[in-house]
Amino acid sequence: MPKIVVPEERRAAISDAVIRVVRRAGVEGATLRTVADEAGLAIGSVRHYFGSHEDVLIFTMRELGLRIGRRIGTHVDRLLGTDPDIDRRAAVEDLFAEFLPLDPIRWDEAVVWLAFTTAARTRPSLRDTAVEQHAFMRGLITRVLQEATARGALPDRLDLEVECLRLSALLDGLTLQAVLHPENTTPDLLLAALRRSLTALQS
Amino acid sequence: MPKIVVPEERRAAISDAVIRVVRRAGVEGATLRTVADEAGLAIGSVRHYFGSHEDVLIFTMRELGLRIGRRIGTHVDRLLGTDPDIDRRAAVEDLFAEFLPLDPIRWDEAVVWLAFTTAARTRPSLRDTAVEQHAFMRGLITRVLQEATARGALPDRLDLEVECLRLSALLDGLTLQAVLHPENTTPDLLLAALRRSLTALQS
DNA sequence: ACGAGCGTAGCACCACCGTGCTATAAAGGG
DNA sequence: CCCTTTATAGCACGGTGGTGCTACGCTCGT
Repeated sequence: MPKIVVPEERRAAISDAVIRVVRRAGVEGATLRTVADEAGLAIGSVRHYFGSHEDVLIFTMRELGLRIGRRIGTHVDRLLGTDPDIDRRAAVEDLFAEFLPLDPIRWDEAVVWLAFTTAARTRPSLRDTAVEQHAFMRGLITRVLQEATARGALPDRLDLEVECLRLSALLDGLTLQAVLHPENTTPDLLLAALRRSLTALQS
Repeated sequence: MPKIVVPEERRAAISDAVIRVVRRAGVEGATLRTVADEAGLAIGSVRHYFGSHEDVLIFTMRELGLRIGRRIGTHVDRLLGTDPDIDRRAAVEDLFAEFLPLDPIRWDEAVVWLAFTTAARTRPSLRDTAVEQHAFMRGLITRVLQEATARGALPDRLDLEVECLRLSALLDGLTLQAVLHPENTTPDLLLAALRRSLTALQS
C-alpha cells in the first residue's frame, strides 16, 4: 500500500488530528501517543513524517495560521479589489468579523489558536509563528485604517497606531472571552460589539 | 524548628513560588519538583501543606485572583465612595487602568493569570475560579457604566450589555497583547488606547 | 522529662513522555 | 524477478511526573 501515499496529505491529516486533540486537551495534551491515536495511526507512523514531537506542533501551528490567514485573505481581496461599487463599510465589517469565532468552526480554530499562541510564550520553537501571525493582523488592520482615512471615511486626525491597537485588542479580547466564557459571549453579542466599535470609529 | 510555622504563611510562600515558576515556564511547568525547588523546600514539605498537586494550582490561582481583586477593589472604593469632589472621569480611568499590565509587577500578574485562565479551559478544577473572576470583572464594569449613566456622564440610550462586553474585551485584549507581544504593546500605548476608548464612550 | 504531634525530607512505585532503533510488508525500477 | 525504497508498526530505554509511605527531629503540653 505504501508509495501511493502523498506525504503532504498525511502530514495534513496528522495536523488535523493535532488540532482536534489540542481543542480537547490543550497543547500539553497533544503527545505523540494521543495524536497518533486520534489520527488512527501507530506512533511510529506519525514519527515517520516528522522529525520530532516539536516539529509536529510547529507544523500544525503554522498550518492553522495559514488556514486562518487564507480565510481572512478572501475578504481582503474583496475589500482592496478594484470594484468601486461595493459597500465598503459592510466589507470592512465582514473582514473584521472573520476574526471572530462566530460559528463552531471558527470557534474551534480560535480555541486552538489561543492555545498555541499562549503556549508560544514559553516555547521558543512556536514563537516565530505567533509573532508572524500577530504582525499580519496588525499590518492588515493598519492598512485598512489607512485606506479608510485616505478615502475620507474616517476622521483624518486619528492616531492610527492607537486605533490599530484598540481594534486589534477588541478583536483579540472578544475572541478570548468567546473562547473562555462562551456562555456570556454569544455570536450576536460579538457582532454587536464589533459593529458598535466600527460605527464609533467613524464619528 | 517546626510548630512555630504558621501554615498559612507557608502556603502563601509556596504559592508565590508557583507564580514565579508559572511566569517562567507556564502552568504545565509548575510541577511539584520545580515548585519545591523554587520555594527552597523539599518536595515532601510542599506536599505537607497541600493534598495534591492539583490543590497547589487551585490555591495559587485563587490566591492570585484575590490579589488582583484586592488591588482593583481599592479603586472601586474610591470611585463609589461618598466623596463628591473627586474627578470621576479620572477615577474611572484609574480603575480600568488597574486591569492593565502597566508596570512589571502587574505584567507578571497578567502573564500568570492568563496562563491559569487559559489552562482552566481544559482543567475542570480551575474553572470555578476563572468563572468567578470573569463574573467579577463583568459585574464591576457593568456597575460603573450604570452609575455613570445614572449620573448623566454617559448617553442614556447605550446598550450596556454591549458596552460592557466592548470594554471588558478591550481590557482583556490589551492585556493579552501586552503579555504575548510586549515589544509592540508598550504601557503608554495601552493607556492611550484606554483613554481614547473612554472618551469615545462619552460622546 | 517524656511522649504526642507536626514540620521536614526523601525513597519507591507506577504511569507516561519522547526517541533511538529494528522489523515487516508493499510497491516500483532495473 | 529481485532489490532498494518507503510506509507502517512497535519494542525498549532513559527521564520525569504525581503520590503512597516511611523516617527523623524538633517543640510543646502535661
